[in-house]
Amino acid sequence: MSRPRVLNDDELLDRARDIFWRQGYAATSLRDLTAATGLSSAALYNRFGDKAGLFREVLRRYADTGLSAERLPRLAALPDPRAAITGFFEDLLALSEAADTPSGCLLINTVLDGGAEAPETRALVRERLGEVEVFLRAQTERAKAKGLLPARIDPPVAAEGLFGTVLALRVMARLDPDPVRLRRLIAAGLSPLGLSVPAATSP
Amino acid sequence: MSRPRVLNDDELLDRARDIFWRQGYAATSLRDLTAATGLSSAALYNRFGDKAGLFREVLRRYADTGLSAERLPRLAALPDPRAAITGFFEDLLALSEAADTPSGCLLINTVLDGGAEAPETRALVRERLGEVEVFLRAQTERAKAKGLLPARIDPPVAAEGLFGTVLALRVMARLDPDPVRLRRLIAAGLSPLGLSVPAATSP
DNA sequence: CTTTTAATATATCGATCGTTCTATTATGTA
DNA sequence: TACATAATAGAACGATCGATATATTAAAAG
Repeated sequence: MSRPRVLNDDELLDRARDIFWRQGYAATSLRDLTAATGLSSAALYNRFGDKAGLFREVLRRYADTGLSAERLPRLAALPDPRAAITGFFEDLLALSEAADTPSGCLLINTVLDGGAEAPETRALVRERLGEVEVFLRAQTERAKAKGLLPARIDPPVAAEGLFGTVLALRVMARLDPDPVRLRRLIAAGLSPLGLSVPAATSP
Repeated sequence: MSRPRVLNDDELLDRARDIFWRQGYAATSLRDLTAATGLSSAALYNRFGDKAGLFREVLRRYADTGLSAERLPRLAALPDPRAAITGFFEDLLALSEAADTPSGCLLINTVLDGGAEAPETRALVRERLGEVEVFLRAQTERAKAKGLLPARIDPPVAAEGLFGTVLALRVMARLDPDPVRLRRLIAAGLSPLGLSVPAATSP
């Protein structure tokens, strides 16, 4: 019916995502985005309204593909809640060590990014990080109910600690992305629950 | 000898600090800074060279007054290393609940701020956060050597966990600065070491 | 073909960016 | 009282910002 798009939304958003991820919202200019996507600013505005709208779609797709949409339900369906928790942190570790993507987490960067304070943006970030919290809380309570955790463990506190470990990991991935430190952070977060993540498979 | 300054460096940097802290480096304009300080941009440039130079001085003073310069040596001098650790987190909690200052931590915001990636800036942030790491590591090892920690505790992992708790606290202070959650985060971070922070004193 | 439709590029908008030029001001000193 | 010094303000710089008006392009539908 009409002229075809030279770049589909998914690929476009992935390219824009890397720029926002590396530079932050305010430091990313429309020219950076046109250079990364190969599209003109007019084309971007026609499809996403404005810079904030493009960023919102980037965040939405980032959250969908990065964690929540597929990974969390799959892990939550595991019969052993301990495996759900350790599997989540294994996945996070793999993400942190992936070389084809900027370090850290776009959602958490955005929490601390005073340049991206549009209410819709903030709400979206909180909602998506909230899904992670709910997951960790549910698995912790499930494990406790099954008697799979040490008696001294209080699920609300333990779940908060696990979520805190997620936050710490994502900051550390930018501060000092040494795999040894990231694994040590996970060890510190999981060992109070009697859990651990397998050692690195290969150098 | 010459015309006196209408605003000393400390007061000037404190005012600029609040703007950078709230908005991030890239989203803060020179006009924001002239409005906050009451000085002209020419005066700011005469004193700090450029925007990055001003930001560097803001960070330096933030680190000096916020944590390292006075607090860490004082805590490290306590006879009981457990008191040094719990005292540090009590101070952090008080900072997080202070109403006269933006939420979160300017240093950690800057770690994740792609708009403030000047090498000097990054080096300064890492150095100052490194001082916190060194403090936590030293107190953990001192406590372990004195037999004040549970036998299962491995100091390098435990110290990494404590530093991770600091990172998590500072993110949470922006994500959801509920005192209950901040205290729960501290409880999760300290309880594996058999430590805790006193309950809230007054509503 | 022609028409319709939407995605695109070109060119440019006024606003704002960080920065600097020039001149003025207020002090201590001679 | 004049001089030297440095901090300041006012005005403006070119560059870049996010955003847009206009025109062109490529396909499907008739």
